[in-house]
Amino acid sequence: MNTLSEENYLKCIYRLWQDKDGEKITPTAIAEWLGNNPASVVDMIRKLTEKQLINYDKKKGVELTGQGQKDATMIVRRHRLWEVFLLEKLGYHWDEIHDIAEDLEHIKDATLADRLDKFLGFPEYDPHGDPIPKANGKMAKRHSTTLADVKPGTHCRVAAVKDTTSAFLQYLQKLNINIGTKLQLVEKIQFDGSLVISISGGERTTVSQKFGENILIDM
Amino acid sequence: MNTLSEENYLKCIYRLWQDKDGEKITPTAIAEWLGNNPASVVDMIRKLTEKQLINYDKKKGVELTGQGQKDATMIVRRHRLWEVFLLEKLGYHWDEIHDIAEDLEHIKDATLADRLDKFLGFPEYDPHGDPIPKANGKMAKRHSTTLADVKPGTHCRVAAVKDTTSAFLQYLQKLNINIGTKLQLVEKIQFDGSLVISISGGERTTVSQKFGENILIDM
DNA sequence: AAATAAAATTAGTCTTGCCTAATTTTATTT
DNA sequence: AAATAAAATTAGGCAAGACTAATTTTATTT
Repeated sequence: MNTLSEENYLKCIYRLWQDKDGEKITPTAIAEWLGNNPASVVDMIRKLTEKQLINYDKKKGVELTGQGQKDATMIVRRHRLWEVFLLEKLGYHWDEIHDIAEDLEHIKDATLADRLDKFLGFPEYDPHGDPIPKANGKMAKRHSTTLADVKPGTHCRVAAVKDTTSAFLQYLQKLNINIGTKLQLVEKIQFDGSLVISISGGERTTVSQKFGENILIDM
Repeated sequence: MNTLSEENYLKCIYRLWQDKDGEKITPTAIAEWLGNNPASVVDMIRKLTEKQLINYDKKKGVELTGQGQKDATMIVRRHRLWEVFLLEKLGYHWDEIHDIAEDLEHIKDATLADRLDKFLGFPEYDPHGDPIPKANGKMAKRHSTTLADVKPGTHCRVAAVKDTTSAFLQYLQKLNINIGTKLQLVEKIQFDGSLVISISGGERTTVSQKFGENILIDM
């Protein structure tokens, strides 16, 4: 069984692995993501390597082993299931659930996740549009195209959000954007990558490139 | 905000305070309840005293301050609400919920307990028959008469259980005893305090004194 | 290739919360 | 009251997981 801290590292590595496909995962990247000191990360890399949950090679960076992947996937499963619970059953808003799920995900019990899954009706996606791993570890594919990737003129649908901080989610709320909202990318501003978009076929708004990179879309 | 460990001590002190009314709460008693070393308890007593959550006096033993009581009550509230959730919503059995709630109770969020309370329909009692503190800290009175306290011949109803270990709860299950089950105390054996009881008006069974002391009853 | 910058690592420290062993204080017997 | 037992406390340590500061390794410039 893994400690709280170990679980957080595993989840972080899993996250970085999914996000930056191809790029190697360095101690510094982990340190930045977790807000820890690189020296601490090196300690934990040693520990997780001893536990055979990761492999570390200077050339390849950090990689999850089979077991590490399994463990990380189950943490993500728990996190996303709890998010659904908090939103659908307890009436929390979009932007409030992440931090609470961050705590709930660490509660380990042989059948808890599966019972919760059943109770919630086996949801496929969490409230941020991320796929929920099944009990066997399988999950629907993540959306990978961002609003910033498409050509001007493209019509699309918000499938998920990358960033789940409340700052971002509250901003989306203000713009009336949710999972499923229809968007059109009207124009890309050369100068700084800003995007002019039309929300639900209506009003035009300009958003930053960073904004666009955090909206995952279906076409 | 209190740490996990601090919360466990507070809950323990609260528990001992409710249980052994009158008797003072000693470091040794706390150590035994938590399975810790008395030396560790002394450390924590110092810490909680500094945080003004308890007072400690050799004569009076350990006592919760006003704030300490509030904090402890809220931990108990969360624990008992989660127990209801686990049993009613996730379909766990009586004897499986305590340990999981032990983890869930430490999750802190300004509105989580209140939302859960509402979601569950504001239950008055948890699955072990213990009253659930309300948001304002008030709660129904605990049952205090045990099966071992009454005179032979008495008819009563199981109102709650004191011991919540699965060993005890599984034993009750085997005897077909639940909250609400009608019992009659038929006879007390002088020799060792054993109790002859009739369960639901039916079969006679002999149980130990310790058993009787852990069954709280209504008459 | 040498110089510089960045990243990784080592060494040593700190806090929390636990421990054991030794000692002191308090209670209980005789 | 003295002897003994039990409880409380102090002192010193340990592991986890973080930190800072110093050093070494690797990458990037010039």
